[in-house]
Amino acid sequence: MPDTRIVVAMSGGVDSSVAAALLAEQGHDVIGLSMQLYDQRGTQSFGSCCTLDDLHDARRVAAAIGIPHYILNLEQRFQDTVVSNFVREYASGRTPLPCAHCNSDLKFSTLLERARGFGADRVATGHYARVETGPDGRVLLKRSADTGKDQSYFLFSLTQDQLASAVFPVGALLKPAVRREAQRLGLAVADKADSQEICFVPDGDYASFVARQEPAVARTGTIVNQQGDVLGAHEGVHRFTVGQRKGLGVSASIPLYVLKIDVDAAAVTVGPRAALDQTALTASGVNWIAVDAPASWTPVAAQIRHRHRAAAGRVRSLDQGRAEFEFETPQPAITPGQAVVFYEDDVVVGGGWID
RNA sequence: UGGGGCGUGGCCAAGCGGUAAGGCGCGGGACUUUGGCUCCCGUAUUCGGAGGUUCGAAUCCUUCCGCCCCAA
Repeated sequence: MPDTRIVVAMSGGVDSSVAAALLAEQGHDVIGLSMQLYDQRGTQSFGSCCTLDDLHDARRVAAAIGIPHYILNLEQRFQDTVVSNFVREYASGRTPLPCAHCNSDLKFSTLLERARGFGADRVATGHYARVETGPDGRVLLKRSADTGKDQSYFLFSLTQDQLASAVFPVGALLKPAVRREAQRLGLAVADKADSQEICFVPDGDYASFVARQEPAVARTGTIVNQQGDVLGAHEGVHRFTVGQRKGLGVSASIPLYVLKIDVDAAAVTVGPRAALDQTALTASGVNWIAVDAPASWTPVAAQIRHRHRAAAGRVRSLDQGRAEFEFETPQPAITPGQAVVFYEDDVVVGGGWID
């Protein structure tokens, strides 16, 4: 794909900067695009992506490597897709995974549309993942070479069309090598800290953010044990997620974990750690990448959260884009709203949203 | 105002003459492109109050206050 026109989503961080620089160095016709995702007024830099400072960093890098750079105002789109989903999920007693929605709903859909407007049909990002064309012509999504930084989990919902246009220049590199490349290329962001936490919640107080967006969630309720005894009170189900230990506000002789969230009753059930273990799950909105939806039980490993080590089990598809999965060994805190991604070795078989 | 038991940090709770375990909660940090988990550090100069015994008391004695149980 030499001389291909490629749009690079530049966040202002090291990874996407190196991605852009490497593609430019390889002789591609590279165009840098950065997304302005939320109102910048009153927002200070907090070391996450997409702040005003990050946009400036992206612009500086683009200038340094000699590529054009444009900033797209995607505030409304971001609000309508990622943020609204984030709030809705918490209000439903589920735990959102905004990064996955951002990838499929923004970077590889909206951004791809805009890219085509620039005459480019490929979109590159700084994700740690790899794409590869399989023997049957399918585009496969694979884990990155750096297993510790792998982000394929966040990319499970990309369609074949989106994967076909995706380019992940740093996916074959280890993080230290990416930093070295940044040094070699003289990029000003070489030593910039990795981004972390939810990018649109500057102070990390996502509960307050949700409450501002959807005041109705701040409805008080009870914290109960498995027998239904009331142990305490809480100020909204959006403050909890399955598996959570800290912040329950109740004391006991043993650590207590959130087992279940009942929105209608505004009740949060807590119990001992062992009660978190579950063997089966179902998922919705399943996207099959490496195979057609398997009607019969198929052995795969499943990852149920970022940095969870995929565990062995079997999966089969159900109707209406759903699937069910059974682990060989019970796993702790299978959380509604998080993604379950199926792997066969380092190849993403498919994935969906945990019910 | 007859008998018995108990009062240790926000909560639970060890200790029973030698100078305040631990857990929960809470605070901070590490880890991490979600939340959570996990890990590390911190968190009572003081043991219901006041006296006393002792080189030395949360631990023994006296007394006061508070709570609980049994009994009428």
